[in-house]
Amino acid sequence: MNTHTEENYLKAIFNLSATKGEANVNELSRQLDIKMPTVNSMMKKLSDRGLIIYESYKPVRLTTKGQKEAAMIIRKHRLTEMYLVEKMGFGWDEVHDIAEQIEHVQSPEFFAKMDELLGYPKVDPHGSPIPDRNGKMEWTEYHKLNECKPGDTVIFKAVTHSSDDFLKFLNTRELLLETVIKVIFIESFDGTITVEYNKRKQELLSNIVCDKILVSHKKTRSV
Amino acid sequence: MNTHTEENYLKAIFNLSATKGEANVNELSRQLDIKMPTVNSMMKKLSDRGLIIYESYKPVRLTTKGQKEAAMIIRKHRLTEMYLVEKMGFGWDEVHDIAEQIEHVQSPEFFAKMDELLGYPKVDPHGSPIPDRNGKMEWTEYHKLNECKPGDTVIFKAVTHSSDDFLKFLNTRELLLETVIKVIFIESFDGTITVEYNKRKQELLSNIVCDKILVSHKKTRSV
DNA sequence: ATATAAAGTTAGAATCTTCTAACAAAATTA
DNA sequence: TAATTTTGTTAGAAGATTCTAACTTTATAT
Repeated sequence: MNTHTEENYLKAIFNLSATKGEANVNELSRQLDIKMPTVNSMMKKLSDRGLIIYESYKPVRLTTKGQKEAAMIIRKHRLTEMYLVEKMGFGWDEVHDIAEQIEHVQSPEFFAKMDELLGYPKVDPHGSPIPDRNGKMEWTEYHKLNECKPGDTVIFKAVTHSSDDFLKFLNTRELLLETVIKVIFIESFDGTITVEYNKRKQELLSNIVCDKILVSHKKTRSV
Repeated sequence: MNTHTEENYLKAIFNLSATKGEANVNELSRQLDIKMPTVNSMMKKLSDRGLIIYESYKPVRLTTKGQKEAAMIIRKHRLTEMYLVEKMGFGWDEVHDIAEQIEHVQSPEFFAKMDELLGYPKVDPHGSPIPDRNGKMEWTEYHKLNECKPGDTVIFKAVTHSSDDFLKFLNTRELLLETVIKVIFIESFDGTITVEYNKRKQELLSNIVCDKILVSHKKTRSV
């Protein structure tokens, strides 16, 4: 259906729309590491193909069709990541590049089998939701760690960026999904946050790091 | 290193060399479903890149470098097929097309992991040998079924072609790898062979089918 | 051995994806 | 608001892979 290349553009538009609210040519160019004029002409092509709405000098939006096709690629990517971690024993910081390639495999049976073997997971190893076969996905209401207040006790649920370096950083700090984190103090001038988790008291996390960490507020169990 | 496309050409040359002894432009064109002039120019490119020896009007041969790179692609293909059958529950007639796509994934770790999880297999689900990490592979001396003599008792070890249709045909006849087959009679004018296996007496197999079936002679156990 | 068929080659063009250079619009800052 | 920076666009070209049409060489058959 779509080429490898078109799929990468769709995915990038989808991800940018989800994280920044909109996708413009400049951001796409940076994310895909492709020069702006190239992105520009691809926007025209995708627009002709009915996958995006594109008017000059305006941000790009996915059509319903584009939205659905993008979601299917994301689905294949996240299912693959989950499979690599759960069934093959890779670390959460090792799977992105491999999934980036396998996501383009054309074989509904292959991904259906993964889904089945994994028991129809709802999230990938980074806590991101896996769209269902219809392209629907639910971001349970998570908050960024840098939006919490001192005294909050929260659970680490997902990351919004999954670069190798960032995930390796979290590994070294023993910050895994489901870790219970208590916010101790927030430095007002630079947003550095002091947290406590596991046996670590007084761990410092920069605002940049906390901006990429999604947490849920701990359920206060009513007795 | 090599593009997707180049890998497909290399693999086809490798396979043709193995089955027909040599690879010429016309055969490559048919196998790859790409017109002859296109194949022709790719031969020049691969020759420039030092992967094949190519002189006008002569069959193409892989250089040592080309041989090794082709073997690595075959290795990835066959490891993938084995993984799909052994670890994901696909049938041997379902895995070719998926493996054809996954074989191009660039990630030594991914295939090393498959290899490990499979226990370092020597053959794929069709009985074809899997080249090792150095590109070496051993075809244990098998014979084609249509070269056997009446009275021979042999073991079904591999197929030389693994099209969906052919494998499904074998499935319907209950012809699985390791089946013990006794050659009863060979019709001289068309080479149709009457065989006996499992509970089937008098099963007829055309010469075309028998040409694609590889067998080993049954070990006569000395008491 | 000549004629025909099969296989191989050359030339030229098309499509896809990418680029650089130059220009234009929009946003930001002074 | 005017100047500057950032963002976006147009035009033109290049590399990769593919094609068709026309021609040549090698193999096969009469």
